[in-house]
Formats: sequence, structure tokens, C-alpha cells
Amino acid sequence: MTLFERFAARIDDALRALQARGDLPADLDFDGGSIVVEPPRDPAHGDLSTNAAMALAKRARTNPRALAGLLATELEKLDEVAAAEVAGPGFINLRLIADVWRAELRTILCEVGRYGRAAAATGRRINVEYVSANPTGPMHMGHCRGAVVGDALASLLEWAGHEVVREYYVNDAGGQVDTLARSVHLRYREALGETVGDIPEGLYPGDYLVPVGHALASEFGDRYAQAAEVDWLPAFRTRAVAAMLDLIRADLAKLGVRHDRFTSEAEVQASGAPDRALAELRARDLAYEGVLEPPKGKAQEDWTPVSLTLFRSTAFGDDQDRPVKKADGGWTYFGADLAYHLRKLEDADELIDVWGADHAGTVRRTEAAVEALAGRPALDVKLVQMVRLLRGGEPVKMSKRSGSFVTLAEVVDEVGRDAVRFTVLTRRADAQMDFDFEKVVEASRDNPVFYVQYAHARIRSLGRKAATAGLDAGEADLSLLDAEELALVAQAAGFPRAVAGAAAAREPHRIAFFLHDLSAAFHALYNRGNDDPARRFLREDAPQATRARLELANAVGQVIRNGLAVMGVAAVEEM
RNA sequence: GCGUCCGUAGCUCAGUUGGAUAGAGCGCGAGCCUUCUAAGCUCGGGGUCGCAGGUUCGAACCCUGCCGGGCGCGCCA
Repeated sequence: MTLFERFAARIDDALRALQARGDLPADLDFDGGSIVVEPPRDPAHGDLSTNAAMALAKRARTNPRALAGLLATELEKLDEVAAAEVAGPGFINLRLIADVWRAELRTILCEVGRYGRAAAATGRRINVEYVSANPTGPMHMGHCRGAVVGDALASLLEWAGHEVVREYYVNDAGGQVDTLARSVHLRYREALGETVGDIPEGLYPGDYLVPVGHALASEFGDRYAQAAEVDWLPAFRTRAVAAMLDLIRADLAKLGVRHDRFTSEAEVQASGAPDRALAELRARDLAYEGVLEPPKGKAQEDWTPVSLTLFRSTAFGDDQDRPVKKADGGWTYFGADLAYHLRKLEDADELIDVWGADHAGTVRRTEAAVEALAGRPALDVKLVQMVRLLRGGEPVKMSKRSGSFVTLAEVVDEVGRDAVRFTVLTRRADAQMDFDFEKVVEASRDNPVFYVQYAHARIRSLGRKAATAGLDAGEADLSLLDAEELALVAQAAGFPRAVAGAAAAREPHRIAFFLHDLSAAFHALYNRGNDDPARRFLREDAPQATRARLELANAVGQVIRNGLAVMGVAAVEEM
């Protein structure tokens, strides 16, 4: 139980005591969910603040300040509360005794890598799908953000006590993988000695297909060089997709992103799942044969109305109904995808998809389909906005046509995995982001990656120096920590709350900002020692104070490590 | 035309799901500093939270309508 949960329970007890005494109506229900216990925005207001009186006043048929007064009197009786004050419109500010923070410091050091993790008992089973890049080439920077956000979100949800499956959907069933196979066939002929010249328009030109062509040449010899497409396409497609997945897995490994499960679209289709899903929709009158309206706001010379199998997504607020089957009888991407989501729900209570913003238009239909099939809104789609690559403020040119886009591997090789991951997580996922190669590796205060890493390295350095000087031996007396130092503990103690809040909002970037703020507070305290040697962490003349401050530093370092672990960023020992 | 995301200090961005006097870094101004880790530290000025209404004890946050920008909009995946 976190400190905040503990005090929420105490407030609940106090309210019940008031109720028992007849100061509150007997039928008043406290579990509205609107009562919060949090650190006040302004530390001068105390250690904890609650809006309980304001949230309950109306239902208790009293005014907020009167109720706050009663509640404050009750809370002041607690041993851990030094003072309870009513402020503003009816806030109750609690000042805690210093020992609360000393105890919390010990808790951090005792729980080490578990500090901030919620009890698993409260968790749900959540399936998080992310990356799912088409298996037609290596990952580029467009995929990077979704990969990092999805991976960090999955970790975050685990920290918050949920059971998480990390999922990758392999789109190996569409026309694009046929295009891939044809592109590879060209490289295969090239490997056999043919001169193929420029790669024709419409095929994938990238050099990364050259080794695949070689591999096929050594496997098949010239057997398929002049053969009809029907003879080689399936085999080439299978091998090309496998080779592309190997590339993608290598890229993911480079980024430190992992998945528990790769699910093949082709297998989903072959399993009959889409047929079952469609039958289900038909049974509920949510699928029918119909003709789509011509698209608006576009030229439509080549528009030919044709009857298709449609999902009634307009019943869920979509602009138009959406086809699940193509005119040729094959499944659309959407048709297979809704079956896939149904399948994910077999072992999950909730689904999260992390998609690029270019798929924004398909969110509603997919959420609608899941709601229709699951009987409840079980899917939450998180959109990740575009990344603009810059170098020294100048946009990096990307030519997709020649296949020479900036790959994920290039970026990780240049700036490092940790810098990529941390930087991506310093921006809300749903806002556009600039990624500047120069700024990301800058060793300065305005680079949060450096700033947080440096705080951790500094703390580790303190430990090493203390050990060398023999200052770290013996029990630490935490009563030697003063109010300013305990304020840093209080800030570090916000971590479990930050994890819970970030997980509930599904916003992993909040952890990055929490760590930046905590690091800033640590650096500030550390820098005080420059002006006042008595405030230094390491003092040869005061081994007792040194030991207490080392415990403080270690606790902060532990929280930074835990936060970085959520983000999948390494905590460095020295810089 | 429609959908969706965004609009907060000169710049880049946070804002704890509706709370108190809206924050941080950079830049700017003023001091300090040769260091327990150095690439600095401390303090200060700086705001019509895009605009206009609405909801309520209370709105940057929720609702409606505009304005501006990004992304997307046929059976592609």
C-alpha cells in the first residue's frame, strides 16, 4: 500500500467516524471516486492535500468549509499528522511528522526494484499491440515512436499491476507481400547473373532485398528464373516475409523492444476466424450486402458502385459502413482485423492498439467492431503522431522512392538506444514531435536524457567515493536529515502515484517528466554543497551526516532506476 | 466537404483526468563560481492558456461554434 493509499484509507476512517457521531448523514456514500489525496501543488501548503470536504459537501447538505473543519479536527488526531488546516474553498492540508518521510525512505531502500510496483491482485489482463510494421522492409523512424511508446506502455501497465501480452500483428496476407515477392524474384534473377537494371515502378527498390535474392538463388538455383509467377510466388512470398521479419526483429532488438507474440494475418484468415466473426455480425444485423456511396471531396471518374459485404459501423458513429469483404470475395484488411481483435480477447480483458496517426481514420470502425463483437467497448486505440527528423534544426530529407529512408537502425547506431527511447518518451504520444540528432546527444541541462542519467551517475559516484573513503560503514541515523532533505524524499515518494497515474491515463511520457523533475531536485540539493560545504553529501568531518545523506541519495537513485526501467532505459553508473 | 490530433511565456514543451497564485528548460537580465563530477550555480522579469459562448461552488482541462496547423478520408494495408 502506498503512502497515498494509506492516507486515503485514514480519511475514509475519519469520515466514517463523523458519520457514526451523526455529523454526516447516515446514507452518505464516500466511494464516489472523486475524493483524491495528493501532494499540493504548492509545497508551502503541506505534505498532503485532500478535496474530500468539497467533493462531499453538497451530498452531505452542508458547506465545504464547515465539513472540512470537522474532518480536519478528526485527522489531526492521527499520530502521523502534525497539523491539519482548512484552506481556500475547502481543501484540507495535512502536515505530516518528519518520521513519515524517514520511514518512506527506508521503504524505498527496502523494496528496491519493486518500489512503485502495484500489487498484482488488482490487475486486469491487457493485450497491447504495437509496431505491427508491414513485413516488407526494415523499420524506419516512422515506426520507432510507436515501438517505444508501445513497449513502455506495456511495461508501465505491468508496473501498475496488470498482466500484459505484447503483441505484433504481421500483415502477411495482402497484395503488398506479393509485391515483396516479385521484388525479391527480381533480386533472385540478379543473383543468378542477370542484369535487371532499374527496379520497376511499383516494386520495392531497397538494397536490403539483395541478400534475400542471393539466399533464394542458392536454395533454388535457376529453377524459377524463367518460370511462371504462379509457380514461384507462394514460396518466394513465404521466404521473403520470413527474411523481413528477421530484419524487423533485429531492429526491435536494437531498440530493446520485445513482443510475446507475433500473429500472422494469413493464419488468422486461414483459421476461419473472419467467417465466424462475420456470422456473428450478421446474426446481430450488423453486417449486410450493400453499395457504398462514392467518396466525397475527391475526383471520382473511376468510381463504380458494386455490392460488398459491409459492417454497419454507422451504428457506432462512423461516417459510413465499412467493407469486410472485397468484390473478389477476399477479406479486406478490416475484415481480418476485427476477427483478430476478437481472438486477442480470448485471453485478455482489454485491448490496446498503438497505431500511427495515419491510421486515425480507421479507429472508429475498429473500436466499433470490437464493441459489437465483445458486447462492450474493450478496445482503446492510442494514436502516435508523426516524428519530424532534424539535424541541427534542419529537416532531414527522406526519399522513400529510392528506398533510402532513414532507418531505425541508423538512428540507434548514431545516438544510442537509451537516447532514442528517452527522447521519444519526453513528448506526449498524441502530439507531433521533432527529433533532432544533435540535441538528443547533447550533454547539457536542456537534454533530459543526459540530465537524468547524470543524476543517477552522480549518485553512484557518491557511493563509490564514500566507499573508498570508508565513509559508508555503519548504520545511518535518518534523524539527521533536515526538512530540505526530507522534501526530496517526499518528491521521490511520488513515484508510485506517478506510475499509477501514468498507467491509468496510458501515458508513459509522464514517467520521463517525473524523473526529470526528481533529477532537478536532486541536482539542486547537490549544488547547495558548492556554496555551503556543510551541505555536501560527503563530509569527511561528519561521517554520521554523510551516511544519512548517502541513504537519501541511494533512495533517489533507486527511484530513478525504477523509472528508467519502466521506460526501458539503462541507468548508467558513470558518465 | 468529413473525421481526428494539436494550439499554454519570445522558443521547445509539461500541467497529477474539474481545484488553491498556470509550471520547467532554453533564450533574456542580474549576481556567483575554478567545484562532494566538469559539460556550471542562485535569483529575477516574462501569460487574453487560439477566439467566443455555455455547464458549476470552481474550467487550460468538460460541451457547442468559429480560427489556425498536422495526419487521414474509395474494395491499400
